[in-house]
Parts: sequence; C-alpha cells; structure tokens
Amino acid sequence: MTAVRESAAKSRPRSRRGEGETLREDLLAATEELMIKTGSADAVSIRAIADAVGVTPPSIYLHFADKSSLILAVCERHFEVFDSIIEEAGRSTGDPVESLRRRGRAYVRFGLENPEPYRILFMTRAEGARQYDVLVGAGGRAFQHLVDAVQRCIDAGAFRPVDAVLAATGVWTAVHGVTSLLISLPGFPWPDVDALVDHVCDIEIRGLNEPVPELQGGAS
Amino acid sequence: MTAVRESAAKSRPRSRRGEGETLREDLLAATEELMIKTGSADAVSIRAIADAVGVTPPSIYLHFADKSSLILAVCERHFEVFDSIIEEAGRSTGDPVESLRRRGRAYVRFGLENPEPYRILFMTRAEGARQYDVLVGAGGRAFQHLVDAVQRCIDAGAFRPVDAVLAATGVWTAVHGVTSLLISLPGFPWPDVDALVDHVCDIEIRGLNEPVPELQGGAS
DNA sequence: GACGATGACTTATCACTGATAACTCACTCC
DNA sequence: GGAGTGAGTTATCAGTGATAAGTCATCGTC
Repeated sequence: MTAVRESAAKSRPRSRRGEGETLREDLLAATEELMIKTGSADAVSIRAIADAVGVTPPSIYLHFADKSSLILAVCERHFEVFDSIIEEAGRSTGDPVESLRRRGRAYVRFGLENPEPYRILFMTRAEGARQYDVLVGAGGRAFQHLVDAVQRCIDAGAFRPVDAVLAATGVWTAVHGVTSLLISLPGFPWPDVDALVDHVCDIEIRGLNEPVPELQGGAS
Repeated sequence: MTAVRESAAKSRPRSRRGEGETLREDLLAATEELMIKTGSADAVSIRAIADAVGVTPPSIYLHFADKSSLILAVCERHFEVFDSIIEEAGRSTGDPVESLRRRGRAYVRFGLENPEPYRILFMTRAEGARQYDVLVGAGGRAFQHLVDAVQRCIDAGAFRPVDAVLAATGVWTAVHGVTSLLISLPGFPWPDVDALVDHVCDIEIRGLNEPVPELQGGAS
C-alpha cells in the first residue's frame, strides 16, 4: 500500500559538500506551501514536510532545532514582508492621518490574506527566545514605524499631544482586534469587512483628534 | 517504573446506575484544573485527565465525543460567567458611557485572569458546530448585551447616532485587541495595563462622542 | 592515490498522543 | 434467577515529534 502522500520528489539527490543550505531553503518552501494548503501549522507534520521534500524526517533536525523553529522561520519571513507592505501603504500619501488609515487597512488585509502566519506570530502565546527575537528584531522596528507615524499626526496638529507610544499601542491593538477576530470567528455575522475596518480607523482617528476648543469660547 | 503522574485518586469506585453524570462533572473539574495548572489546553492529555479522575482514558469518550468537546465544554462554562460578570459591571452605574467603560475593563480583566479559556473561545479558529453553538447561543446573547449598552449611549445623546451594531462590533474588537495581545505577547514592553485599557476605552468613547455642533453655529 | 575526517543524510526506535473495538462486571427489573 | 444494560476496562491502532547510532560519499592531506 504505502500511501504516496502527495509529493512529487520521491527521493532527492543528496546535497554536495557545502550545499546543505539548499535543503534548508527547500524545507522552508515546502513547509510554507503545506501551511497554506492545510491552513494550519499543526496540520502539517514533520513527516509530511520530509515527504514533500523527498527526505527522511530526522534530516529536518539538522537544519532546525524542532518543529516550532521551522514553522516560526516560515512566519518570520512573512513578517518582514508584512512590515514593508505597511510601510509602503503608509508612504502612498503625504497626509499623516490618511497615511495612518492606509497603514491600518494594509495591516488588516495582510492578516486576512496570511491568516496562519498571522495567527502564529500574534495569536499564540510567545515565550522565551521567540519572544525576544521577534519583538526586539523585526517586530521592534515595525512597532517603531507605527510610533513614528502617530508622532507625525501629532506634529501636524491633527492629533492631541498624547503619549505617542501609548497611542500607537492603542492603534495596534485596535487593528489587531479586528484582524484576529475575523480570523478566529469567520462564522460570526460580521458587518462588511471594509466598512468595519474603516469604522475602526475612524474611531481611532476621531478619538485621537485635536478637539476644537469650543468650550473656552475661543476667538475668531 | 510506572510514573505515578500526580493524581491522588488511584482508582475511583464505579458509579452506580444512573449516576454516570457524576463522572462527567468530575472530568470537567479535573480538566479545568489541569488547564489552569499547565496554562494550555494542548498540554493536558486525555490520559492525564483520566489519571486525575482515577479512570481509564476510553471512559472519557462515553461522556464527550472527543478531546476538543471536553475542552470546549470547560470553556463554555467560563463563557457564561464571563457574560454575567460583564453585565454586572455594566449595571454598577447609571451613566451609560461610564457603564460601557466598566464593561470594557471587566472584559479585559476576565480575559487576563482566564487566558486559556479566552484563547480557546476567541483566539483559535472556530469551525462547524462550535461556531454555531457558541455564537448563536451564549455568545449571541452577550453580543446583544453589548449592542444594547451602546444603544443606550446613543439614546442618551452621548454618542452620535451611528449604527449600534457596527459601533458595538468596533468596541468588541477594541477590547479584544488589547486582551488578546496581552495574552499572546506577555514579553512585549507594554505600558501599564490599566492605563492602556483606560486609553482604549477613552479612544472608543471619544471616537463615538457626539461632536458639539460648533461648525453650524448652533443656537441656544 | 590510499586514508582519515566530516558533512549530509538514513535506519531503527522511543515515548507519547487521541481514538476505537471488544470485552467485563455489577446491578436492575421482570 | 436470568436477560438487559449502564459504566467502565483491556488491548490496540495509527500517527506525532524527537533522538541515537549508523551509512555513505566527498574533501583535504600526506
């Protein structure tokens, strides 16, 4: 019987000396493909990955410490793209407030288009090394980009002079809230997604708005 | 060797006729305890649960279809309490806006105090039966309670006359965003949690505020 | 050009997981 | 007192992540 699983490569030629890295790349690619196909990281097994690449399970451990390291490596690749896409969306306009809104839209869209990496990066408990790596590395940079974007709104006088880090954290949690619930509960009777995202951005922007000083009976 | 695992009850007396439900209750209690102790539903195994109760693994399947049904049953119990705690917090004041703020605080606090049930209910992909049960049942009621709370703010003239369902959805995603990120990334350099939650509530409330009609130069 | 070293991988196996089929036991009711 | 059944057990399965130890080809060296 020997179920053929699905791989094309029944067995792959052993890499030459010094070319071990090629297997590592192939493993990442195969894992990503399987994750997208199955829609869940738990659903892809070490054996399935090994089969897809045409190699035996233990050889995976020559390149990754364990399964979660492999999965995380795949997700971190997405994260780099994540940050750059958001930055690009933010740079597509000169108005800082509109820029922030576009960042928010891009964030949600990316999360919905890459639900499993998003889930792994932001919706599962991070511990130890992973926490440090992701948060201090690419994650830290991405968050700083958001803080800067908020600061620009403050500097432009569009937002009250709040603590930019606190405000940025609030913005992040807001867009994450929509993204993550849409991913987790696809069966909930959600309003139109675009309308919801726009509403969330509206609330955030209005909430951080400089209020017109009407209470003091300002002049002119 | 036979590792003793940890249970006290080495074996439990077989239930009498008609008392099968007692095992079901014991299973729920033991599972909840193990979930709290290990902090993760995956970390508690069918065998560990069976051991803790003093029974063999297959007997669990006489009371629950599979492991996830058992876990979900534990979480749904929490959900009932969740809703009632939020309702209670909301009723503790007459001011609808302050009431909404208290609901938000209670929501986040409950999530942080029961991270694993929260994770399972709101942070893992829900499918099929579970989706239907939780969303249409207790979840539907809880959400309706939130919509009502928002509507009261609108009726009181404290919020603009927005779509109450859309606004409630936004409020939910906002408090969920904080809760879920705090659970997932405990190592992130978060601001003070209370300050963050208050800030998120502030933004939401200000964002939904009735703007003083200064642009039209309103009368009186 | 034989030879030890080593990079790249395989074979065999472990401990564990959720789950099922088939059996046993004790009690109840007729 | 025997059939029926509720309540649980024994034995076992297929699959999981992971490891120890072996194989095999290639490289650098003498």
